[in-house]
Amino acid sequence: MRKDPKETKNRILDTAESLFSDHGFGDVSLRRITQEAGVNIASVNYHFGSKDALISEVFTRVIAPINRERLALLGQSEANHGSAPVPLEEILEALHRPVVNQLKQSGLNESVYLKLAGRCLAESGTTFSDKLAKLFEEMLNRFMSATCKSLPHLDEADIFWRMHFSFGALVTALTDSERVAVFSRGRIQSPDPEETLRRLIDFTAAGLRAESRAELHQSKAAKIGAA
Amino acid sequence: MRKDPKETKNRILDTAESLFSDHGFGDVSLRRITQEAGVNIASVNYHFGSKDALISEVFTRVIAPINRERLALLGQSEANHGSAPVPLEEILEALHRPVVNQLKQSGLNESVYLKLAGRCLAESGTTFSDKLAKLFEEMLNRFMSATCKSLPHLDEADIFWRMHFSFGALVTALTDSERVAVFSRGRIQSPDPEETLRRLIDFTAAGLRAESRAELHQSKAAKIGAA
DNA sequence: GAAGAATTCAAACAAACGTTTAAATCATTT
DNA sequence: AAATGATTTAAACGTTTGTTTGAATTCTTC
Repeated sequence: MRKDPKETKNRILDTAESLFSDHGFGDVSLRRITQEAGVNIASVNYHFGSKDALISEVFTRVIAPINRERLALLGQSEANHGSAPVPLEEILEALHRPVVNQLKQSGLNESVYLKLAGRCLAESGTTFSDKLAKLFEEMLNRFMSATCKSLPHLDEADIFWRMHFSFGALVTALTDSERVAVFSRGRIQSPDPEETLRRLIDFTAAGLRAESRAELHQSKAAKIGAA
Repeated sequence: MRKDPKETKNRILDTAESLFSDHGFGDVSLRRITQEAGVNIASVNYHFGSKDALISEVFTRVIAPINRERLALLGQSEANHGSAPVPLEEILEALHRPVVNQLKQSGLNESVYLKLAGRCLAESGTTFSDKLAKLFEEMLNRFMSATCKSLPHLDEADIFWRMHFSFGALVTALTDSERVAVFSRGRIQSPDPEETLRRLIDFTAAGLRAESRAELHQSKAAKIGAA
């Protein structure tokens, strides 16, 4: 019944991506994937070797292009600005936009891709696979340096934390897109990725730019007392 | 071998909480829980009825007190300010601090509790159990209204989105506390919950207060100064 | 201390899991 | 058309899963 070479392999990948997107990596069985894809269960181990290898392949196919484009965009921005710091919004654009761009390139359903990417990014800390870990490490180092240069009045610790929160906001925006409907009591249904991106950049830029706690002495933040 | 009544039930709960905290709800088997707790496997179904009921109980015991205290703190702040809007930082304190407060009350290991709470909050959208859904709905409505009142120059859509991002930053700060170590290349190891809370409030407050995109067109570099 | 309820226990249950096997089928090359 | 290698297939593998059973044990009450 085979028509196209690699047809089976791609059907497995597509179905797996769709199911992983909705239920996570651990809670989807090979039997469900293969049944939904209309292929024999043994073909997973034939084409991928194991379930873990399939997950790893899905994971890599999603993450690698995102992180590659992140580095490319940041490098481009840095080149454009010579030795001057890259404006913060441009750094965040380089950090967040690749998710939307790779969505378009993936050909996948919008909600499927975004939730899948969110899950992958969320578990990127725990499930790094050699080269992916390298990609993440290089990406984080580069973005951290660029941000430090762009916000020289903040100490490194401030920036570490705020990039952490920014990353979290991105992941949540991707994985829990339904929650914005809950928050808005149904007034916002299926958000446009471009709007999400714009709002995310605005939010994280403001958060990163916040005055450090030392400068803030307007209200009763007098927890220090010594200085 | 029974000493104290409810001893077995509590040991199951404690061990389950600890394991769920590290591996999520789906990836921990009853056999592992009962073995680690030193009790017979049948006691789970005897005391709780099923694995799902056990998960539900853990879930409720973590979330319910947090949301209850959130509502209490916000109500207290609203009472203190009469008909005037509650300052944003106070709203965010009411939203975020209960996690830290309930950590202290839980008696659990710090990292265990925070990661567990993060997992529960993250899955709160999907796994709501009747009364928990009510608690969430009331909580979200109240915080949304208070924030709208406190930031009257923003439209509701802005606030929906920014509260969404703030919630995501909280969840990530709880679940991926190791990532801040990655971000900082090991310079920050095990963050103090109070420091995390303070930084989270500062970050989300700035993000919520950000100028709306319409205003950003005119004033772009007018953010410095502060002396 | 005996009676009765509550709890623990070892053992087994059916179902689902990832994986493997060997024969059958397909596509391609000779 | 025969042969070869690649792929698909049905069936079974051994584990592990959540759950149930009925007898043994412990605790409470009289």
